[in-house]
Amino acid sequence: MTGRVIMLVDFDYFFAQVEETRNPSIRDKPVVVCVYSGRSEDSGAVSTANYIARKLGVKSGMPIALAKAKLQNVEAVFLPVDNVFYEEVSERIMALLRNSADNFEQVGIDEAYLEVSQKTKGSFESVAELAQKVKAEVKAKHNLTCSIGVGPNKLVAKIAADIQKPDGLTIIKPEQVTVVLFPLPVDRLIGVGTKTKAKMQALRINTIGDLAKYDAQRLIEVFGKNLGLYFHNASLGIDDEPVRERGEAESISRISTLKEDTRDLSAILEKVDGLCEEIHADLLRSGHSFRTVGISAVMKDMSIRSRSRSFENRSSKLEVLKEAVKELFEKLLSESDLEVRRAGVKVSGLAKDEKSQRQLTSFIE
DNA sequence: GTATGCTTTCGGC
DNA sequence: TTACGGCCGAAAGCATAC
Repeated sequence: MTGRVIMLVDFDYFFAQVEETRNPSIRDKPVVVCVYSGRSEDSGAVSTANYIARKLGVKSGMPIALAKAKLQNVEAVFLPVDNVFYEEVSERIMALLRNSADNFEQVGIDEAYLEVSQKTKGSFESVAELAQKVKAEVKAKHNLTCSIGVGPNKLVAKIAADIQKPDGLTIIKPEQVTVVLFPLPVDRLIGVGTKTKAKMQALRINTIGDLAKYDAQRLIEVFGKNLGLYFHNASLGIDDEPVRERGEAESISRISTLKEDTRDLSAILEKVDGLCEEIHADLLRSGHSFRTVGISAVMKDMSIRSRSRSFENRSSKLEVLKEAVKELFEKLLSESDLEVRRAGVKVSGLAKDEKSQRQLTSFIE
């Protein structure tokens, strides 16, 4: 029994690259793909930018006006996001990638894990060739570059893919795993966020190597059995998570920027009722009901608040959703005295409702 | 002491 | 000088159960 061979394929600066492919004449300029909020000419944020723009200081999440300031001396291209189109392109590329894998797992719109243990007969010697073939195919059929990381599991493949991009290929053989991982900062591991990083720093754990040589029993005492064990294994590049197709999303949410900052409940509801209707339409389409309703608000000072409630009995009714959303915004307003800038709605705890459950069951039978 | 489940916040893309 | 989206899952924090 040989080990697994896993690739992580990550499309480079995806939205902006798709725009370059759609209109090659912009390729040699900074390209900035933006979400315009509609509040004023340039209000909104940068979704992603090509590497020419990045080199000039443009970053994801940055205000559009700031990106324009950084590019004021060059001929740059600013485009609105076209999610429907990116979704279509993504679906076609994912279908192509699926063909090159024994097992396949899409992660978000621009990433996928390909288990290629059988295709490569478990050999890291032949995987470079296969990875090059995947890159060439994506390039030939979709005129898009991607970066690929290869390792003996998902954890290592993910870290590998980040090492060289864009248009990169990084292969970490099983015997190289610890040498490559140990010098990296601990927060490169999934599961280590700001708080955990700080907690680890207090224990003098800064790199993955520090984590690996830390006593496993002590880790369990500090972080609990589950997390402690996970951190210990992850530091050694050990990960048994299978590569498998993901189910449907666990939550559906919509958020929108208000015309102006306000604390007026009816003005907020006017906007969020529409969001509820969109979410409800999605639920009908997918045949899901929800158990939890949540709202979120970005306040005048850009701080974020959220409230949520779960129901004993699940529902897929629009009125239930709207009523809960109203109640939650009342609560949020009563607990803060800032004006609201953006307002959002989320449903989670999703499950197929009975009707489509029966249809699904009879379909399987 | 650890697991579990819920709510809220964080962070990547 | 300032400037500020939308969506998702992960992380964190807390209460309660075991």
